[in-house]
Amino acid sequence: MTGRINVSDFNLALTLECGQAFRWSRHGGDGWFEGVVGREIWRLRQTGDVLETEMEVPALPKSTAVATMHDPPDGNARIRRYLALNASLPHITATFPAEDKHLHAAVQKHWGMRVLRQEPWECLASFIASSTKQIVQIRQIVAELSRRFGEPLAAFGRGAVPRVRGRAAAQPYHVGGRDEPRPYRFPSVDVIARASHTDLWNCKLGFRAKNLLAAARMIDSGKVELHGLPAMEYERALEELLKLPGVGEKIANCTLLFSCGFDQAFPVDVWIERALRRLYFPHRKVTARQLRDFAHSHFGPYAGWAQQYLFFNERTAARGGRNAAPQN
DNA sequence: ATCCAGGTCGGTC
DNA sequence: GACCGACATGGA
Repeated sequence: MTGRINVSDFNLALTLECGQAFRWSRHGGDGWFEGVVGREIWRLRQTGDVLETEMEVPALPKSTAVATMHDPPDGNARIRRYLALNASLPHITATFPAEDKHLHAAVQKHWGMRVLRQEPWECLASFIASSTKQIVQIRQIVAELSRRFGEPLAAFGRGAVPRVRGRAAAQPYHVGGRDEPRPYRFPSVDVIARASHTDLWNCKLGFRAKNLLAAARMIDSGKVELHGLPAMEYERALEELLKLPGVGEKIANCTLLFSCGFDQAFPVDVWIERALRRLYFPHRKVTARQLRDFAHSHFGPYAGWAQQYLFFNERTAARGGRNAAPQN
């Protein structure tokens, strides 16, 4: 399934590589990105204001009649929703405080970056795995979890030569090797809930393994209901996520922002804390709590978007490179 | 080698 | 409340 989407005020590479999702990679070298969303493999390429799309959608077995309840929206609609293309970036940035030149500089510098709408469980699990890990390691953990526990996606069957746009791929995957990387679905809640602590540990989770396992069990047993979160009030949804072991305010807010549509959620990690202290409280002593209160009152209803611009800005600045993309 | 990473938790004072 | 160390692992 292929398609084209007209886009504006959008930068695909920035959006996929600014640190909010961990399963996208450049594919080939001709501008294509490939990722797994749900049980589908998506390939995306932006040329100016046109977004080219390719989706590999596995056919559902006839026996599973679950999907007949309602037809899923068409492919491009799912992509638009995932990439938040229906939101107006000029409208969003216009809600930022006009006098905040630090923020507006970051917005201008990284114009087109959008906050994704990911699947809640994958997002939550990824950020449970993220604590005191570099982004490159989070990607490794998520890949390993998917490889060990996730359903293999059929498009690149065992032994099949993967193809890139109709021709044989040079080496996007290590075909033939025993550990041939190929797309796997991110493992579902019940699979993780039934996994052994040791098997999770072996995915390089370290001390995070017990948290992921316990969180999956709580969700699987219905003690926490992820699908209900988007319909809740923000404070209530936050409270719900904080019930999960290993989930504090930072991880909870990442989940609410990146997967539940709470544009005001403002995750405070070491990078954003550095940025806030440097830009808004130079040479002043402020607690982490004060920083959080400031963020929620200062940035407005799209504070989470502001956070993502400041976060990425801080990371790229730290690399000392003008356009240097973060490598970790 | 040493420091630090998209943190959280349970102890202290 | 604020502060602190433990918790594992590996990249830079």
